Amino acid sequence: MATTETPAEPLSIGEVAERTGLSVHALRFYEREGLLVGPIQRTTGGRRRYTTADVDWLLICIKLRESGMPLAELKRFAELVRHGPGNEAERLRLLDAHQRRVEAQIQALEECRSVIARKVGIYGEHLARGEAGGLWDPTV
Amino acid sequence: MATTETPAEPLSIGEVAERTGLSVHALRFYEREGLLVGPIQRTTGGRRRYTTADVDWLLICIKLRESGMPLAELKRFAELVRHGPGNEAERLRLLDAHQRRVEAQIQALEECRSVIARKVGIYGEHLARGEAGGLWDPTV
DNA sequence: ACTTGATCTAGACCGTCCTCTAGTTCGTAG
DNA sequence: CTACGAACTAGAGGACGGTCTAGATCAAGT
Repeated sequence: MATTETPAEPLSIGEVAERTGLSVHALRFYEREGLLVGPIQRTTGGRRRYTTADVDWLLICIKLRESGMPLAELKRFAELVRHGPGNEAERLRLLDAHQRRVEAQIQALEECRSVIARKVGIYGEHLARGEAGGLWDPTV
Repeated sequence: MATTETPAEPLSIGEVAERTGLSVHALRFYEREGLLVGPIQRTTGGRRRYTTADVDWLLICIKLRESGMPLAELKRFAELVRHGPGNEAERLRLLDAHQRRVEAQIQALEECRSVIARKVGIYGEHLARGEAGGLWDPTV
């Protein structure tokens, strides 16, 4: 299930940044904001050591963020997971609500796409016919 | 082609806000930022009078914004349209690039949706089986 | 030992996109 | 004439989601 094939070697923040696409800044920021489930382990020197489970959680976070879940809600979700079993119903509600939002978003985007595609088509035609068209309705 | 059936009665800012869903603040802001094509007409008293063409342009703006076009780019597009014919190729490039971004966005969202749907499914099953599952992998 | 580069913390800062405020004016109904 | 809501301007303010800085420390190579 692990997304990375690494066995159990803990990863440095830089490695995690590379694997996830998040900046090291963002990784620290997420941690400070309480967006992670467990506390990240540290070396004796104080450096973070991420497990693959940590990375997997981050990858989920990224998907949720990418699809527009606000940090506050992500934080809420992390809290629920952190507090262990017993609140699955609430987690489900949260995810389900988000899923609905994502679906609405996709619909909205598809509508936008078709509007844009229409305009692109019109401009394309206009150009293909040579630019002799003169002033034509800009709001088409 | 007009999106509103009103013949030629100009509209007040409040009416336009109602029709478009933008706030009056946002309407003034858009104007200040140069996001509109023509200057909005004014009454002798200085109040804005929107034509249906203005509203149509706003509706386009809304679609572009909704699909993530930044204001700066929208402004650029408005400038091109404002400066009349002769730059259709550039308008087309701009719209086309945006369309590609929208498509990429839709793809990304669909991926997110499937990830989320999987989790929703797992939580749903878990709950259906009764909450006796105990601690299970939170990163599933 | 020295250098180099990655990491650490706390907090300041930033871009984007509006929203809201303050104080004023317009214009329509009574 | 008065009053009231809607609109006006310029500019401050705010939410969001990070990014960046400063100055210090850690760890690995030579």
